[in-house]
Amino acid sequence: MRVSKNPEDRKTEILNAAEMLFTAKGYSETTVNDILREVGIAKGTFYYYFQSKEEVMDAIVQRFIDKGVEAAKAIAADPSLKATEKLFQIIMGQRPDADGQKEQMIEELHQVNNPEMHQKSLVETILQLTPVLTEVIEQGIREGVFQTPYPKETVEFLLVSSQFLLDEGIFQWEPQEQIQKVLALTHIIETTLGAERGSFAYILGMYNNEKEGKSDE
Amino acid sequence: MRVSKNPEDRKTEILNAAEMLFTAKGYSETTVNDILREVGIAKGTFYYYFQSKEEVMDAIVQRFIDKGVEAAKAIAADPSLKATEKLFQIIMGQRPDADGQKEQMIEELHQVNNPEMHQKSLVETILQLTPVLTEVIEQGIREGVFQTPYPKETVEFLLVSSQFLLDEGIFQWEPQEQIQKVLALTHIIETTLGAERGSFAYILGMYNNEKEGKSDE
DNA sequence: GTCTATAAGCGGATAGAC
DNA sequence: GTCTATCCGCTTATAGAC
Repeated sequence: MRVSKNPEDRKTEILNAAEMLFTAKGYSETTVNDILREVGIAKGTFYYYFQSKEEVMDAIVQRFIDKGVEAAKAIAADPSLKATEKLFQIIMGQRPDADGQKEQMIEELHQVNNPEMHQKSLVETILQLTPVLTEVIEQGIREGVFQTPYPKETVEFLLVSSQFLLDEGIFQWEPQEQIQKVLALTHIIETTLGAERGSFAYILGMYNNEKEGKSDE
Repeated sequence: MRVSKNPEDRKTEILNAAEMLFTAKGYSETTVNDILREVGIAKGTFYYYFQSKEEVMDAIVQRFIDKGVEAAKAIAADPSLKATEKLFQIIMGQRPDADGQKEQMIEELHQVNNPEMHQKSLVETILQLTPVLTEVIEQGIREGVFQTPYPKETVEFLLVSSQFLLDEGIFQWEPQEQIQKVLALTHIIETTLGAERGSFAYILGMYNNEKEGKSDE
């Protein structure tokens, strides 16, 4: 039986099935045949829509990143937040009151055992987040709380180091080391941006409380 | 005809052949059969020594990193160099008077089209370089030229950002952007380490001269 | 323990018929 | 657009020689 569908729908169908399988079993453990079975199509159809299994992964990553960048843009556009708060929230990937569903997806995708997908996702995120954050820094410079001759490059350096160094899939730090690194990063953010010492200290307190479980329950 | 060899020699033989082929044709374009033909062994022998083609890749990367770390240790141990010089040379991967053969190997390995190998190599390098550089920083602190409450973490931060951000295989920057990033990194090194502004300026001059071709020829 | 030879399985990718 | 058939490369298995 041959069923023709709207190309976009078919593509989305494949992506959804693949995403489910990739997150459940991992990328390399998922075969193209698995995807075919799940969607109910033949191999030729799959390769009509995607050039390779990897291209499917790329599309999923892209879909996923778009959501994260949107969240960051929302934070950046929030007029009630100070530049320091925006910065810290975006860099730490903290979205205090965003809907919780996305967070789960991030968790899952991070744990997918696939260095390649992982790296691509980090790189794309950094590239897309850079202009957003640079704008925040320049806002901070105008407000007089930040000061640096290299706003864009500093953002890139901070993003790269926080995304890669604090990523649990790339480096495996002990919980204690992780805390130490967040402390250090806070200090480094302050110094590289020429912010007043302690600008991020109170935000850091919030971050730690969330991570270590609430003490007031 | 059967030839028995010292296991270590055999292993090295396979690694050498594989490294040559990987750098010549790329990892995925090199088949296990290619390696067998080159070394002159049977398939069973290959899989007797290595569990997979990827394991061969890992071993090559490891061999390669060990050399780089040795070079860094040599720089760190050189009593004629100041802490600032040691730091900059190691972070920029500059070995001014080391034998030039290694540099070529770096180029080649960087171009092998394999993100996973690449990432592993960077992570390993960072992990092994951290203690070496941390010692240099602490030397600098004792000498009074550096000042930071987080020497180790700052080293990690600088290594991660320089290794990943300046890596041509991960981000593809225009030459001009690349230069801008090196300038910014220099500034960031100075501020994060609490060094005097301009401490690295003269070293930076050396770096640029080398990269852009000599003007006095 | 080291090595050869061969065959077969599996998964990604392609060609070409419908 | 969709399918079936097929290829190619990594990997495993087997059986046996030195």
